[in-house]
Amino acid sequence: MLEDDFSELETLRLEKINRLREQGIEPYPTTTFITHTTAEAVAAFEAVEADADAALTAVVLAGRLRAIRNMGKLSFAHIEDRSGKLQLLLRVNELGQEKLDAFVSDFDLGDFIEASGTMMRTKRGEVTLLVEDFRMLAKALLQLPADKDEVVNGEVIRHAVLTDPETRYRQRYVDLAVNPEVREIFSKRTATIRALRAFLDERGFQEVETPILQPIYGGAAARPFTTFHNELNQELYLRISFELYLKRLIVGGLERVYEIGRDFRNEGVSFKHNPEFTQLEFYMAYADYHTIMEMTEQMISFVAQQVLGTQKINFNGHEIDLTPPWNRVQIRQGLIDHAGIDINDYPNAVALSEWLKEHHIDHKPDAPRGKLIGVLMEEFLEPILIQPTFLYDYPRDISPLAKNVPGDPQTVERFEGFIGGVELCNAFTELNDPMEQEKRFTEMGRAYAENEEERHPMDEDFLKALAYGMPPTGGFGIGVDRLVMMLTEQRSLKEVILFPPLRDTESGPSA
RNA sequence: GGGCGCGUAGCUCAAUGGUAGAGCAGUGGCCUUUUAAGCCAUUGGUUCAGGGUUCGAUCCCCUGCGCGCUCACCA
Repeated sequence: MLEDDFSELETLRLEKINRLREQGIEPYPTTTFITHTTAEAVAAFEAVEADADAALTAVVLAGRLRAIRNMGKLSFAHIEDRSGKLQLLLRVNELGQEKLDAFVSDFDLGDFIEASGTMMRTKRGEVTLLVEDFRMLAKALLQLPADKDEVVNGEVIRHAVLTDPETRYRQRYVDLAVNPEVREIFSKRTATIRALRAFLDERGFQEVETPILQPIYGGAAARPFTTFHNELNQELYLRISFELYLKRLIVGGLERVYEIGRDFRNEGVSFKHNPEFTQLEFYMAYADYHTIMEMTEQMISFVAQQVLGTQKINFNGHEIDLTPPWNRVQIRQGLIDHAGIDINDYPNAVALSEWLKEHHIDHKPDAPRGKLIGVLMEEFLEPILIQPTFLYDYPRDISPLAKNVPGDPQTVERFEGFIGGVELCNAFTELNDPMEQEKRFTEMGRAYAENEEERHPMDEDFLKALAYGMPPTGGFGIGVDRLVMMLTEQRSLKEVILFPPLRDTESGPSA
């Protein structure tokens, strides 16, 4: 029972509700009569303010009470709605003593109020609603964390905000209610996804939806979440990527498709990893990875312009310029330049591992060649991945779905985009040779044979689809949460996910 | 999963081996132009939980729970 946990304060507010009901006032009415948002009311007033003959601006507003200053025969208050804050002035002159007393005694911070009256400007110059009547819209039982704004030289100083991360994540509704900058982050998140869609729609891409529950997971190397469908009597997996389904659609002739949705990976959590995350993948027939690289830098700079109005961001302590063209670094050349090693001289894992050992670089000695190259990249290329950079031409053995670089059997046409040292996206020229694809699946199966969970399961139907013929295709995937994290200059994915995963507690999932 | 750190009032934070305090919000009062309103008074605590040491633990020790940072993992 909600009531069991009530403190003195909540009990007091419950009594106010009962008192309202006794007076025949419904504390949770159904209908409102709003005519303007607070911002619209201010704009409407300012438009006619200079004109002395203009009629008074009469409005009905609604919002949450965020500040109350009672001063005997009058009260000031601030209400907040989606468009901003507005001051209310309640005076005995307009309301009468009884009505004003009702406001003082029954209304608390956090309550939703409807107020009608005319717009005016106070002696201090603030546009204000002179209230002629008001009504309870919804009574708050629990008190929001106290937060006050002080304006000093035009700068808003926040006092006593809610900062405890656990409370902010578990009770995001409170976080959102009291921290406008948090609302701003999620507004930018929405704008980001809107801009991504606009960019792709403009270029003739078709947005699609593919299964989240899959009998075979694929398209990435991650451990899946497993579930069970009772009626089908079958184990199913939550998808770890969209890739294999979207490429089936390319086979089907859709030519340009994309999907924005949730992927699920049963792995660790960090500032840049979350077990469920939003992914955008697109596939474009008759494109290769160079085309996709150009599209990527165009897309991200377009999104930044739409969302932020600029191409410059500050992420991870770095000033970053997203303006195309981005740096392009071929992995082999990058390692020659920065590590002094030509990986083509080390055609197998054993040789590479020897080199790493000689240079005292920590690694798993039995890792496949591609992973050891990954170790080299982390060790030597990290510093050049601050400004937007494409690393390209990846080892084949860690890229089972990408097409070979012509004439180089160890390397595939794949790139990853990095910003601020964090991997943002992954793309390649898609492997469309069904026989070669089957071989790759088999190789992956062997490479990970000792680790059943990491095995790349064979998707026979996907091979069948390729066998019907898939045009040359470029494919692309981006972690949307990471993109939002960069654009909003946050340090953790949790700050851009409305309800980040937290351990369950006794009092329930989010309390 | 490993390491480090944190957990005190609704929020933000103090303090102490002798059972806890401030600001904000809350409650009562004064106040007709305030905006962190002001002034006076005042309520509010299982100091995360359990155990140990001690005459006495919120503080020291152990265990658990939760959160943060970090390492590993996540091609």
